[in-house]
Amino acid sequence: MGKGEDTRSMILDAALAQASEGGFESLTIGTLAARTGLSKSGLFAHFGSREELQIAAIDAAAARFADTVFAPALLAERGLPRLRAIFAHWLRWTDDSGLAYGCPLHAAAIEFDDRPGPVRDHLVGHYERLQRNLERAFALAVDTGELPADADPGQLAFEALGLVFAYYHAARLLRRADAAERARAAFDRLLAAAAPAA
Amino acid sequence: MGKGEDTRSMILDAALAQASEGGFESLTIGTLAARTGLSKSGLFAHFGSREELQIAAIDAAAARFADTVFAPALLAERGLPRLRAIFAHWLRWTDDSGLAYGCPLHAAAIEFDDRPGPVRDHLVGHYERLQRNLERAFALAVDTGELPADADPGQLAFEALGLVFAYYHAARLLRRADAAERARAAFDRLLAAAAPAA
DNA sequence: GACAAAAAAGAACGACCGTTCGTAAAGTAA
DNA sequence: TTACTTTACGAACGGTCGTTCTTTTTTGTC
Repeated sequence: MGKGEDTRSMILDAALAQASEGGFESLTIGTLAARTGLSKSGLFAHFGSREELQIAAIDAAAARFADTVFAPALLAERGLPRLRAIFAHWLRWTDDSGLAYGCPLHAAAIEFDDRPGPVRDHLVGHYERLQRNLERAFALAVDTGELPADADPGQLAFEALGLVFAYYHAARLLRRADAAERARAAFDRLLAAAAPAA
Repeated sequence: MGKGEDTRSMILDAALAQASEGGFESLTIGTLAARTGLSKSGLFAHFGSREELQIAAIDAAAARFADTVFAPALLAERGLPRLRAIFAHWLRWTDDSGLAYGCPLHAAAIEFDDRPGPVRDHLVGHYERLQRNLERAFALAVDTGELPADADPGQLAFEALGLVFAYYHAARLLRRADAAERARAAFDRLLAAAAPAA
């Protein structure tokens, strides 16, 4: 029931592609209308305001991220295998989810980090959830004994996030072919340094 | 001679403040005219196009970054002391240079990473220079023997850059008070892990 | 103080922005 | 088919965008 739902998710697909390509600021009603073939007013009616469109786009991106990065990693055994799976999926998540360019959530995070409002709130919610999930994955590696009891999951999650950002930077802005390799090496080193003194 | 030069640099000061607060996309002629008290056309005449204004703003930000982060670090002895000085200045560079919000260059890097043109070229130039300078600082620590001969300056610079990005993220978006502490701890760990096996 | 050059202002342009409203088309259920 | 709701369109709005002109004001020099 309701073909409006279908149209809405079709619009959000286009919105993520647009945000990936041109940043969140490029997510305008007119651009998106042209991209979807809808009229401006027809598209507008699905959201009621640009802000609600932005919020819906962030929620859609966050859901797709969870499905692409974290969900499949649950198939790997808890501990280091799962951590490596998360990281590996993360580096390829935009490609795997059909986004040809950068991560929409990363773009939004920089554009809205000093702009209070519901858009920023949703974004913060996503990244806090992400941080918690990542910390939990590290904590499980402590449980399995693969990481020592005094390892700090919060600190490790902080550093792992930094590696992803460094990868985005090297891959997208600098176009360096060795970006993924550098990131993987760094993640391995991070895990090795956190492991018991053998 | 020429008060145009003074006005121009006054405009660029305002441009950096604006880009820090609202991102590079918020660097419009109208906003900047209101901020400086000039008329739109009067301001416009100093640059000839918005693109040239953006380029001038990036160059100004890059120059200020070099003066704030790298220049004073040359006073520290080469090797680890200088590396620590660079990193410490880096975490506070926007505050130290009078920018109340985020790093304009970081904002521009995300907004232009998939938008070819002269603006992106200038940005890439800055970040490649930054990468080289950082690598050189690590290489000097190899020369002094504080880091082993098989340490990889390129890899270390990659990871250090990631720590700064993680700091920006935690401090600006998540508003976490321990962001700087986390970054410093990670940098210490990075240097310690790279140091000779004692 | 006169005069040329530089700097700033003012008005207008076409384009796009988000948004509103009235209307037409498409879908759904009886 | 009828009646009703959902969905989409088209036109228009006030506003801002970058940019182009012309005119006025300010600056620096003899």
